[in-house]
Amino acid sequence: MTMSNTGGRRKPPTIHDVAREAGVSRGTVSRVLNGGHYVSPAAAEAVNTAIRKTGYVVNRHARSLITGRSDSVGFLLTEPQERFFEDPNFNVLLRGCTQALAAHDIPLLLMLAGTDDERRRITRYITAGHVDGVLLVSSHSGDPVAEELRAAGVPLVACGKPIGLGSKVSYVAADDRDGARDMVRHLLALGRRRIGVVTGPLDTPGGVERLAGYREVLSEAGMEIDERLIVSGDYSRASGEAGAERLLARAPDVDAVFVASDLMAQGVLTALHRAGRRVPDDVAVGGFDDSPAAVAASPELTTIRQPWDRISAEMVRVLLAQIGGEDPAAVILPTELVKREST
Amino acid sequence: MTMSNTGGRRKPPTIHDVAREAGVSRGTVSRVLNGGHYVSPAAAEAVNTAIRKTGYVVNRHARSLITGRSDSVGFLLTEPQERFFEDPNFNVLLRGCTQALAAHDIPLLLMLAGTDDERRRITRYITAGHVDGVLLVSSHSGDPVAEELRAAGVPLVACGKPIGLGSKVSYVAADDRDGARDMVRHLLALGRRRIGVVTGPLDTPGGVERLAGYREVLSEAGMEIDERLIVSGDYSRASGEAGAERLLARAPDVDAVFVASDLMAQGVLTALHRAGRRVPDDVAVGGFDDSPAAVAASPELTTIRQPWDRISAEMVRVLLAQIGGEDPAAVILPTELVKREST
DNA sequence: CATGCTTCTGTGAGCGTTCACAGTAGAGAA
DNA sequence: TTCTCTACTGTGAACGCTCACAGAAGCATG
Repeated sequence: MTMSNTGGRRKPPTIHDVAREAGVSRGTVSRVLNGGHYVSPAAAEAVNTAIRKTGYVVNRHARSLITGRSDSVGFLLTEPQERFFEDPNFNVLLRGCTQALAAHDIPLLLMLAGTDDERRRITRYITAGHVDGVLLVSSHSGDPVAEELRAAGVPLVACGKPIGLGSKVSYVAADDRDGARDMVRHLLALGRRRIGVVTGPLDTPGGVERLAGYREVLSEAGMEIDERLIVSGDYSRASGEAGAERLLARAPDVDAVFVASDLMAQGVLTALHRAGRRVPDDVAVGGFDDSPAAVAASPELTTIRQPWDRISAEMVRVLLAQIGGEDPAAVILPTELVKREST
Repeated sequence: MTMSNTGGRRKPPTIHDVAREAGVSRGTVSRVLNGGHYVSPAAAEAVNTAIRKTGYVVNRHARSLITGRSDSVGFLLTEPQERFFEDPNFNVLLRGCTQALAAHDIPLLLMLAGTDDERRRITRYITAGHVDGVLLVSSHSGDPVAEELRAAGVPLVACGKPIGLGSKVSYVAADDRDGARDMVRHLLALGRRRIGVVTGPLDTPGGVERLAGYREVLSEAGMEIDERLIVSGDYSRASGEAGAERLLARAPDVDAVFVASDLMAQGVLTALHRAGRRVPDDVAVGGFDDSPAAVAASPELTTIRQPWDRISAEMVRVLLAQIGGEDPAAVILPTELVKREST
């Protein structure tokens, strides 16, 4: 009966088959496929029914060969991969980008640049024009891949403000500084006056900005900044724990801690618990990221949510615009304070 | 100075440029590119230096146009996406597949079939031959996308035993039954005799197999199976909690619980704690998956680790073999018992 | 009636590669 | 020498599409 369903794949219909079926020329079919300008309604109709009837799908390879576009974009992760792949926000980002691109019928190629070998291969792949643009996840300062892509003129949109790439590269980021400001203001509003901070790594824009927000709000409140209340971490849980211990040793009267990531905040909670401080009664704790760690913690963490769904949508929007010839752009999106038990 | 670095992308060199540079014909360059058979060492050498000198990278579109292959594969997720995207094992799988493919210079296209619209688009994209094969993640029984792809003769490898797809589709899975057997044997070895089980959904192979392993071991030990000790869940944390409560009500003398997922096991721990049972003193608890939930739990969960890194590698291996013309194959990989505090 | 303009349509060329085929050169055998 | 065989090389055609161009048809304007 249905021989078509058994065994190998059949040769798909070409634009030629559609043209014959519709009684028009290749050119007309092509025009219908690409926007339908300069096509009579009758011809367009005939072509569309022929497309449905034959089950025609454009051969992207043939199209790309002549247009020079690939109609696909790469999602490049040059971050040490373990860290980001375990971050649920990364999942949201990846999923969001894939879906936003799918709406434009653009496939997403996942590229992981872990080893130097992979880095080389991917760079060559991209610069050879096999993708039209790249969505970049990399907080690596002075990332050689990113630099090379930028130099080659590949449309590029980074997630988060990239370091050392000049102003020529687009990026989409959450407003770290403003998020930090919100949190510190929140702690002040609760009546806390000895507010400590466990920063992120200060060689990343995120780390710097979040600390800057902390300083700004305290200054604006007319408070003098006590450098003993500032300790730095590296976003890891362990560094949060160590940071809190240093903080307690240096300033035992601390009554609130703004922690630059939820994971570190978990460590801070552990250290505070061990030191016999009650949260939030003795010390209020604010995190950053609104990761699952925030709700898994006890008490559940008050934190700053980054709009990851909007970030992915904006990254795709900016990238497509740039592929379309527009200039690089920076987009900063607002964060949101999520109040829970820890403050 | 370096005009090449400013502005747009330059036109990349073609096989023609390489041929001219090397003083040979297109055909010879092509032969070097594809295995180098029937090429004199001198010519091969000349071509290779010309490739390096010109920075030539093959134009995959042109190649695909004539070979009919795309030299790319799709990673298709038809699962309700939230669930899998939050599963860290999914990350390991996705990363593993990407890297295994990268070793063969094959890009991975991420495809998420959430809505019906996406489903249609993706099906058409794949059956049109835009990917050579598909890595499928779907526990959805009777998945229409998978069925359509199978019918169209698209090489397909599923992660986990697929339901209702006949025997014609390859899959790679962990040995659920054997994993369950290991865990129950472990509980028996600890001297437990009233071993309950919270199963996974029994319309999935995983759920069925894990329960089967439980039954087998108890039967082999000459014990009679008490159906009151068997309650079913749906892998969610909440269902674990509810399951444990039912178990305690029906068989208060239970001294161990084998739970078919770590997430459910967390729920079980919560319920046991609330009921005043100590773990593992009063009741030993064994999970399944070795997800981060296992170490996040207190006490840390004894669990069954699925070899996700090997699963991804095998999926890619089987898919490439199938693309190469081999018959579909099923691969079952062994699991590993990870002992922690809960038993 | 010619002229121009707009809207529409068909045609040939070409994108960069692989593949089949025809050919060349050199070695060894008759 | 001549033939055959092997190892290698070059060439034209094709893959399926888009693009530029030429031309046709319709309509208003001079």
